Amino acid sequence: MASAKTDAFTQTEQDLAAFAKLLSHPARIAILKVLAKHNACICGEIVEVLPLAQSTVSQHLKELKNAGLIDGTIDGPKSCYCINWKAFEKFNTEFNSLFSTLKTQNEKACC
Amino acid sequence: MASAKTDAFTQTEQDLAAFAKLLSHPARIAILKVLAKHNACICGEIVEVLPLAQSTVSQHLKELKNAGLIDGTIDGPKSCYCINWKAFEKFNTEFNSLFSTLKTQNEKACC
DNA sequence: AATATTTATCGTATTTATGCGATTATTCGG
DNA sequence: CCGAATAATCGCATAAATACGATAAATATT
Repeated sequence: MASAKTDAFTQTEQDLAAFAKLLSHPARIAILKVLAKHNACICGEIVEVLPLAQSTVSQHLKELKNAGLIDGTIDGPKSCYCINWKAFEKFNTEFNSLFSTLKTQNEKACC
Repeated sequence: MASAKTDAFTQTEQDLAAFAKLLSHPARIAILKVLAKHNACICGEIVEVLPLAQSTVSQHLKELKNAGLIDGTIDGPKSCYCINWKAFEKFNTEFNSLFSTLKTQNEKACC
């Protein structure tokens, strides 16, 4: 029954929701911060910084990668991740757009 | 085992994640849009607009309200909801802050 | 008072998310 | 070639989210 009737909503709404879902876990926000800070690709460093098991971090990275928010390349036995700034900018813009849209009706009396 | 180790993360990270979670479902984004458009409080109108059952919509409204993103007052047999612009602005600011923070390290080479 | 309207809540079913240990796969160093 | 290191995947357990019908509660209408 919990089959998320996503089809009934706008594509933009679905995109925004998907992006928001990426940010809906502190670990993924923290991962993005680490990636942004070191900018250069990290891998096991993230595991050391975060209070999560390696497999769990890897899973979060996979989600971020599948959504296209980060890129990952293999570098020897290590894995290299970095933020996909193009995708990031796209989401950022869409978010700002949503916020702007909502705020256009601000300030009116209510209830 | 899936007990979300939120304690290990920053308060800001948790706040952002909680806000993002609110936006992580198309229905809630759609609800916010409706509230912003009509600005004045709505109630059953949302149910008519959305492809969801009344109980489901009510549940989403409850989540938004619990998080403080919307206010709700009882108006006779109806219920009045509207966006809490103060809370909204706070989250918007925090989001922009996160985006800015991440972007400060943009443009560098990677992988 | 009786009924209709509106919304919240409850109970339940199902899907998804989260987390970790164990294992596998890949690559580097010797 | 063998062991160490690194990361991905698998399997499983548990928690959270989503959805809806049914019911309850409150108020308006007649």
